[in-house]
Amino acid sequence: MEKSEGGDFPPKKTQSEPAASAHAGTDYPAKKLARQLDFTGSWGGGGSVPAASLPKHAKHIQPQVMKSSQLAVSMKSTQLIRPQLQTQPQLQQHVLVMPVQQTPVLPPHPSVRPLKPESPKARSRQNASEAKDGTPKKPKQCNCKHSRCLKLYCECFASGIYCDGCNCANCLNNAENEGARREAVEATSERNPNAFRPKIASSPHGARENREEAGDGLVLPKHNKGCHCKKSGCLKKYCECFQANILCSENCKCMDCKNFEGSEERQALFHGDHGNNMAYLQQAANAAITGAIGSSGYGSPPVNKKRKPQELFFGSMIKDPVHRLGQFQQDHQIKASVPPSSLSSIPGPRVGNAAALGPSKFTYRSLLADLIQPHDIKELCAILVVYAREAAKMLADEKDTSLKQVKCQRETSYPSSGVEKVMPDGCSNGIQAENIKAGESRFDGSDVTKERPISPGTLALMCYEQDTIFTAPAAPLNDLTRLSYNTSFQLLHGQSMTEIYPELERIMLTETRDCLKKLITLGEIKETKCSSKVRGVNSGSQNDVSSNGLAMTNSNNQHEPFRNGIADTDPPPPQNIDPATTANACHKVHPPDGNRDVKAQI
DNA sequence: GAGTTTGAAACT
DNA sequence: CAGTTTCAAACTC
Repeated sequence: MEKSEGGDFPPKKTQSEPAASAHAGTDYPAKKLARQLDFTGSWGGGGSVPAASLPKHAKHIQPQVMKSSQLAVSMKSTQLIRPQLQTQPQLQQHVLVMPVQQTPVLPPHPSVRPLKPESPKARSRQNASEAKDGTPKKPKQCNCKHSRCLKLYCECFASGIYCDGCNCANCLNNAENEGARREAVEATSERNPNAFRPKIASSPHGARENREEAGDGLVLPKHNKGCHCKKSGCLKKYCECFQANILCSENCKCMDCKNFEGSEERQALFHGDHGNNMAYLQQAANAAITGAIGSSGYGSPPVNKKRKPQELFFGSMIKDPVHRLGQFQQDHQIKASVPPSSLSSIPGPRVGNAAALGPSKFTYRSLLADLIQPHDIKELCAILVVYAREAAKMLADEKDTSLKQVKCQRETSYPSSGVEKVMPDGCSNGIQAENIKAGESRFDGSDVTKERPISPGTLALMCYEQDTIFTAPAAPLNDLTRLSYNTSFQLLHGQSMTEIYPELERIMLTETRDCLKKLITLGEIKETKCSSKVRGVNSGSQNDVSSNGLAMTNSNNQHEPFRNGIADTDPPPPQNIDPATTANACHKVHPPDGNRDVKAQI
C-alpha cells in the first residue's frame, strides 16, 4: 500500500544520482542530506566508513565487522542471535553495510573495503529475522513515513539492510537509491561515527553464553551508549537495553531503572514463562514500572504504587545466595559497586545518573532489605562480644582464684618452700600468671582446653572481640544484655567453670538464634505480604514467583504461614535465609520454647 | 486501528 | 553540551 508509493517515489529520479539530487526532488528532509560529503565510500554497501572516523574509532571497526549480524539483531529486534550464522537465502532483507560480505572470515579494515558497494542483495544474512522454523520472515518491517528510511529512526537503515516489504513511505533505503542511501550513511556516520556500530557490546568475557534466552534474561553484554529511559523503568521495549535483553549498565543514564541484576521487578518479569506469556510480561512490566511489583506484588491497588527510589537499594547489603544466574554479576558488577559498609552509597543510580554509581544498579535486594539494619547487626555482635568477654573474665578470675587457693594451700603445706612448683594441673605458676595477666585478650583456648574444650562456636564468637569495632563500648547494652550480663556474674560466684561455660555458650547461642529468628520471621511476614498480592493478580499461573525472584517453596506455602503478622509456631525453614546461618543458629541450639519466645518478642 | 506514550535521533 | 523537536516503535484503549 504505502510501500508501493514509497517504492515508486525515488527510483526514477535518484537511481543514478547522488543523494543530493534525490533530496531535491523531495520536500522536507532534503536539508539534512544536503551535507555534501566527499567520503570515498559508503560505509554501507561495503564501502568504507568515513575516513574521518577511522583513526579514532579504528578499534571499533573490528567489533563492528564481526558483529555485523548482531547489529541488526541486537538493536531492534527482540529476538536474539543464534550461534549459527548460516545465511538464509530467502531472507528478504539484505545486508548493506556489513563488510562481512566481502570477507566473511577476516574482518577487513574499513579502509580497505572495496569502494564499490557490493550489491546488498548479493547476500542476505541471518539477522533479526531469525526465522525460527526456517520460515523466511522479514525481521522488521519499518513504517517510516518521514525519514525516507535514511535515518537511524528507520530500523532497516540502522540495521544496515534494505527495506524490503516494509510499510514505509518514500523509502530510499533500497537498491535503486543506493546513492542516496550511501549519502545518508555517510552523513550519519559523520555525525556519529559509531552510528552503525553495534549498540550492544560484549564484555570481555564473552557474551555468547549469556545471550541465551535465559530465564532471567541475564546477559553480559551491555549497551554501548546506554539508554536514557525515564518512564519505562527500562522494562519495556522502549528501552534499548531491555529490548536487547540485556541489563542496563553504567553506561546508561536512565531514571528509576528496574533493569538491573537483582531487580525484583525484572525478575518478576523474567521468571514467568515470558516466551509464552506476553500478556503476563506486559502486565508484569506495568506493575513493575508503577511500583506494584517488588515489595508489593503485581496486584497492589493504585495507592501505594510509587516506590521510594532508595528503597530497592537500601538492603542490598544482604545478598541472597540463592540467586541463580548472578554469579558473574556478583563478580563483575556488585563487587565494584557495593562496598559492604557503605549502604548509603547504594541508592544512587535509580534517580538520575547511573554512570556515577552505575554498577550499583546490579545490587540485589533481599526480602530482608528493609528489616536488617546495620545497627541491628552491631547490637547483636555487641551482645556476643560482651558475653565472650565476660567468659574470659570469669575464666581468668576463676583461675586466679584457684591459683591463690592452691598457693595458700601450698604455703600452708610448705611454709618455707618459696619455690614454685609445677601445679598439679600441669601449669607452672609463672606461665599461668602470665596467662592470667594477659587476661581477656587471650582467647586462643590453648590452655583453656585443658580445663574444658571450648566449642568452635564459642571460639568463633570470642574472636569477634578482636574486632575493634566492637571492643569500644559503642553499643550500649540493652536490658536483655544486662540481664544476661548480670546473670553471668551470678554464675561466677556460685558455679564452677564447667557449669558456667555451657551456660555462657547457651546464652550466646540463644541470643544469636533469637536474633536470627526475628529476622526470619520478619522476612517471612514480608514475603507473605508479597506473595498474597501476587496471588491476587496472577491467581495461579505465576504464583510460584516471589517478589524477589525466588521461587516459593511450593504451592503449599501459599497459604499464610502467619496470621495477624505473627509467625506460626513452627514455620518451615525459611528459604530466604542463608541456610548455613539458619542451621547454626537454629539447629544447634533448639530450646523447646524458642519459637514462642520469638513470637512473644514480636 | 486510532491514539498515546516513549525514548532515540536529529536538530538548534 | 543542553534543550528541543522529530520520528517511529511500543503501547493502550
